[in-house]
Amino acid sequence: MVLSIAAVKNLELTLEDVGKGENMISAKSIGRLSLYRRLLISLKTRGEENVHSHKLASLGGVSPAQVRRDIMAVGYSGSPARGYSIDELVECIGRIIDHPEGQNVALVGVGHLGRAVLNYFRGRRPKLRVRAAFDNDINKTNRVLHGYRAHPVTQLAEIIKREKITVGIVCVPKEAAQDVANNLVDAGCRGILNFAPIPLRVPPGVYVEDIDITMSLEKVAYFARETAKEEEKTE
Amino acid sequence: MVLSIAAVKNLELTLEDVGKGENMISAKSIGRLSLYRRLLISLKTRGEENVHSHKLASLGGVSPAQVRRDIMAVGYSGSPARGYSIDELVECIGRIIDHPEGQNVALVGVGHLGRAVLNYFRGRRPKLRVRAAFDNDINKTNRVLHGYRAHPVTQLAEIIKREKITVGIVCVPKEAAQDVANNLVDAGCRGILNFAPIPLRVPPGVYVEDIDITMSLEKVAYFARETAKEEEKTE
DNA sequence: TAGTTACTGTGAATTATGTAACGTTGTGAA
DNA sequence: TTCACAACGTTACATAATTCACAGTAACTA
Repeated sequence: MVLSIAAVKNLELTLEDVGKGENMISAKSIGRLSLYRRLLISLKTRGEENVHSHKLASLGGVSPAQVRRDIMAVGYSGSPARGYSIDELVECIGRIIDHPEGQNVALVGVGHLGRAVLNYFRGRRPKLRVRAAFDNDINKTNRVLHGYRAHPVTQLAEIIKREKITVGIVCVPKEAAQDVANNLVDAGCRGILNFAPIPLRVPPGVYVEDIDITMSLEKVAYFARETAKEEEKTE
Repeated sequence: MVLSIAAVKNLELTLEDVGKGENMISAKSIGRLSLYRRLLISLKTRGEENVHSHKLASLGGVSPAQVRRDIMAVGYSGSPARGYSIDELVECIGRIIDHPEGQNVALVGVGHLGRAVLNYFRGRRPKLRVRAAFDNDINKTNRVLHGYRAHPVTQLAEIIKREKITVGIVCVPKEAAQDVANNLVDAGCRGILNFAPIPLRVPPGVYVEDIDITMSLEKVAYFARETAKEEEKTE
């Protein structure tokens, strides 16, 4: 009897865990954790050892309660007196958002945007290694750009498979974006960061994050006006 | 009697409208409306005249219900039989997210990223005019880049005021970002699109949209792994 | 003209997300 | 040693966002 109850309980737990995907952390939390880590590293270089939730919150532009909740999600606990140990927290966040052996990344489209992105990752983020860059412009390929050699896109599938690349960055014009995405997915990519201003169609199991600059600027323009209006009213 | 009821009704409406900021549309909706408009224009060039919510939804990667809701927010109504008139819908969306006289935009930091952003806006979006570009690198200033002349940042305040610029794009390294933001706000900008990987501190009434490439890539890497895990389980 | 169909518009239900509140805990001071 | 305090961890609550579901409607058919 007791055993059977225990069995049922176990089953329930298992179902919950598997069905809902472990204790899956939301995309928003993952984004904030990435932000916290950067802030923490920056604090560390300034000689800080510990940090409180409200300090991290103010640096990150979020509420202290949210910081505590996000940190709860990674399973780390601070001390009420000293707050969080920066080293330990960075370590814990890394254990969640980094792959232990690191992940390999490919970038397609070495125009201005592609080069800017390559610059962003020079040296930083040791767990995310840009292993290949591609372009279809003969003038840009087989040259070394920003420390990375650019290959012709015809070699994309081959190199992605050989280098075990699982993440792709799409910096090509919108006309070419869907084709590139298809090739990336076929070759084995499971995540795509898309800068092209069209939504990509990908099979289930592939995660796409869109960075839509036009959309963002229109949003800014809209709220630049709207919040200005609000201000006027309250004056 | 009848008059007084009417008066009360009017008062209520006014209170509701002013107090909650018109019928303020959420940032997410504004973003999607901007997306819809682009999709609609693209459909139009392919000769389409009308479109249904499910078509727009599938192109935009959202649900049909959400499309209808967003469109409801702009106050446009389609026909059950023909769907939405593309021309009319584009017109209505524009009436919400565009300023009638257009808005002027400044871009600070003419590195690879800045040039990529300038390219994005070559010719498009007639209501968002890039009127000035700035850089602190002597080699880049007083030259014409991508059709825009780059000024030294020392002239930022003066030009922003003269050109009545209300939106700024920050494409400078993170060390300089907060300074640039301060200058933009002081000179009159009410909205900032920030590519620097740190949160900007701005006074209330200024809207900031962050585009954090590092964060986005870490998110993609995380979910590339997690969704892959999920797939394995269900196999 | 009546019936059928497929879509819209929208209130209600549901789900995500963020905030507030509060008991708990470790530290330093008296 | 005990008290007061400040910040954490967690739960309960509130708000925002999304989906559901269905009434209403315009066209098309016969």
